[in-house]
Amino acid sequence: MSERSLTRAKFNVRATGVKDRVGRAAIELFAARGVDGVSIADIATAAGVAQGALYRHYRGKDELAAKLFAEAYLRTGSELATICAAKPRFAERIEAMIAHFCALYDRDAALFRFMLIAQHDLLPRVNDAGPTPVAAIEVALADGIAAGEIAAIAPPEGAAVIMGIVLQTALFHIYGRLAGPLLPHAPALARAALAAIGALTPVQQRS
Amino acid sequence: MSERSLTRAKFNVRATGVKDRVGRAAIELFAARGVDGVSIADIATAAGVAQGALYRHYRGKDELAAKLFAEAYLRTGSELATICAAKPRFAERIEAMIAHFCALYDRDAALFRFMLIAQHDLLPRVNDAGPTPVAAIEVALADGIAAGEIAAIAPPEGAAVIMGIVLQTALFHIYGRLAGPLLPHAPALARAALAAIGALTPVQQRS
Amino acid sequence: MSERSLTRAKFNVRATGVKDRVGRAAIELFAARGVDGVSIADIATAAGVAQGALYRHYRGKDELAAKLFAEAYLRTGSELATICAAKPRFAERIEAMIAHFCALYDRDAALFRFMLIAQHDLLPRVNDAGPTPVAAIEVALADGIAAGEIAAIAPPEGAAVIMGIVLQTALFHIYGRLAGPLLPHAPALARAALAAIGALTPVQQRS
Amino acid sequence: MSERSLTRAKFNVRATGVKDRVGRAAIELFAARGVDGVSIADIATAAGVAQGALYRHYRGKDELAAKLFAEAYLRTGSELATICAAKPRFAERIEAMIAHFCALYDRDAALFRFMLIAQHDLLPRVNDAGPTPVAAIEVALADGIAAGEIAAIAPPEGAAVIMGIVLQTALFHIYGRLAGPLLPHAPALARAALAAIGALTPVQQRS
DNA sequence: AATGAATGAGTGTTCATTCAT
DNA sequence: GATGAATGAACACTCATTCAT
Repeated sequence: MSERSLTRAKFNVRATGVKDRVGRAAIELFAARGVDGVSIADIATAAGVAQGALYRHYRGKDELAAKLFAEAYLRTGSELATICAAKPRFAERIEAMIAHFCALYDRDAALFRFMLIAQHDLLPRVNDAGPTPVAAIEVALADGIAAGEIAAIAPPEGAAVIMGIVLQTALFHIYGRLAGPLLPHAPALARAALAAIGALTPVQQRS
Repeated sequence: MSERSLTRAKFNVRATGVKDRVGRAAIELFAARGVDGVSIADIATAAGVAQGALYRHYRGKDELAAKLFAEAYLRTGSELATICAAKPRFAERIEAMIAHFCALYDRDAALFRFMLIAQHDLLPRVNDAGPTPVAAIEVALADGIAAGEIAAIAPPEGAAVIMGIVLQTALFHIYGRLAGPLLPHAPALARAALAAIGALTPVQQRS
Repeated sequence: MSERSLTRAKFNVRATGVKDRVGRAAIELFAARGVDGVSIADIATAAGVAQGALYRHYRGKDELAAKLFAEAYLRTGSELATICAAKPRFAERIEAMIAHFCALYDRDAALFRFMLIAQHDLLPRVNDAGPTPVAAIEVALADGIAAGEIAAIAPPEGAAVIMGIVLQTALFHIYGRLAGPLLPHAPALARAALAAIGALTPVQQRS
Repeated sequence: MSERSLTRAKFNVRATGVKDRVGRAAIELFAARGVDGVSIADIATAAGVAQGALYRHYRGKDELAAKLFAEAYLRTGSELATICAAKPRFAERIEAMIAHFCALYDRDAALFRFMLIAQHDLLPRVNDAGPTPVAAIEVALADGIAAGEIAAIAPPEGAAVIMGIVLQTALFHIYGRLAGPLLPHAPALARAALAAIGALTPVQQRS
């Protein structure tokens, strides 16, 4: 630890690394109390930064929340797409994606919770053409259908079922209905998801 | 006769049913913009009453939101419990409960959306011992296990899977990814839920 | 003095007559320190009112300043027009208008000063078609020209000369270069204005 | 060689003449939006320097505005005094001073506008003993009176009339009521001013 | 019981100024 | 000298709540 760092810690001199610290503090507070339940003052205090410093990095609270959400959401979507690309078969892809969701939750529950509770406000503002998690799952479904691995269900319905199984499980964990890490549940959730997909009604063929 | 009374008499402006009108207006506004995105002034205007009138019926905005949520949430739980009581077998119960969810969504999407987006704030304040939807599903699962109709899975995990399938589908409808009424999807969702339940890992028996 | 008024004065109960008190306090503060030099808190304190009360009567600080300015400016214009209508001849009209300006200044120097210093910001926002003081003077000039009482000068140039003589005199009074009431100077200023008008260059006739 | 120096060398970004560029940018912005409507960041950006650099040359925003105003105001006063010194007779002096005002306006309308709109705030802070424009005009009047060229009017009253005629004409030009350069109006304005001075009431003689 | 103006604490944001580099 | 991020005290404005009528 350098002398300067020591000094900084002790005497509260000017803050550095503001953007990261603000972003992290914001995610944790947003996750705990919702975007509207957190003030800029709260975030600045938690980040150890003056309120004004925040505005050099974000145009305002709205942009802060929107950027943090979009970043996490699209990063997750990209990771899922990468995972899909690494697996040739539908079942493996679903297993891997669900395991990824569970690992993500275990690694950073605050970020996960932030995404879950903020989606109602912030999802409409994410560029729909980007690599969203929903898109990754729908692509996997479409590929599986095309490859004849699964019946010709409607991708959005299938994606809803898969995401619902995973996200509601995470939500139950957040609400304290489930305990322990989520990753061990991943295989069972994947089996459940695949079984559920298999039970959906195929769409009418045009023949 | 005061001028105000004259005005009221002339235009026949009645302020009866205030509580209902306030509650309904609040649900619709909360569903559209979130609890924090709606002011008391907004609600009063939409309900056609003065701001002060609201406080005759609710202690404040928090209580308004909490009561509306608890009422809708517990009513739904009660309805699910009633439905379960009317069906002897597990599969029928799940089918009926899922159909009920879909019908509820079709009948009052605003109320459904309000419950979905407000749960993060308001669920912790609902009396856990009441007839919640989660409890109804967990009871159905426990009964099914006891009756030997399904494997001995952990009820919370099963409930998460069932609710996830239904609620995420509703959410996709809200986000515009799905169109048309939800009730026609109920049979497929029920099949998916039952298949998913069947694929979960049974817990270790105590023997 | 009623009992209620006494109570109000003593115990600082809820304020009434908010709009008038806010408007008056704002004019005096704006006159003394400029619109930007006065905060809403200053105005509310001076008016003996809570800050929030102001917003029930004005949309915001901008509208407060703009409305106060437009009201005073257009009222002055109306009064000048009325004065003109009451006098048949040009010289009398100018004398009466200048006397009116002086009397206005003597009666309410704060309002006058507010108009003088706020015009740079707020004049562009006044409806140009309204009864402005400039319009009243230009009409008097046009009438005088039409009646052959004065040479055919350009009305805006004539108006600038007349207003300049009066307003700069008022400004000197504000700055402390002149003392005592302004009204006694009115006859001399009117003679000066008429002489100045007579010395301006007539515009080219179209013939 | 630091990265910054390299950058500067590469793009030949020089920060010389900072004070002048800041002063000029400030005058133009102040003229357009008022002193309070312009931020240090605005000025720095317009001047092409960093915010901090400004504080090497001025103690702060207040001093910047005050110095720019005093400099322009007193320079104008000096020029008027010089002009007076070059003319032996009162009428010529007034003609020359008014022509000078008009030329100044035509040459640098932003500076003129800055002086007009900032005077309410900044004039009280100018050293009254300095060579102000008002002083120059009052000296000319006093000289004219002493030489018997004009009646014994009160110099402040006369100065108000002369300055009012010129400055209000300039103001009308700023507001768009007059067009084209001001200098061609100078002879007419001078005649108007002299005529107005001649019409004012002489003060009582002490005899 | 209902009204709606007044309250005042709290919000997001701006900006003159400071200071480590 | 110059830089530009950080500071922190304003600021205008919002809104849940109160209360005289």
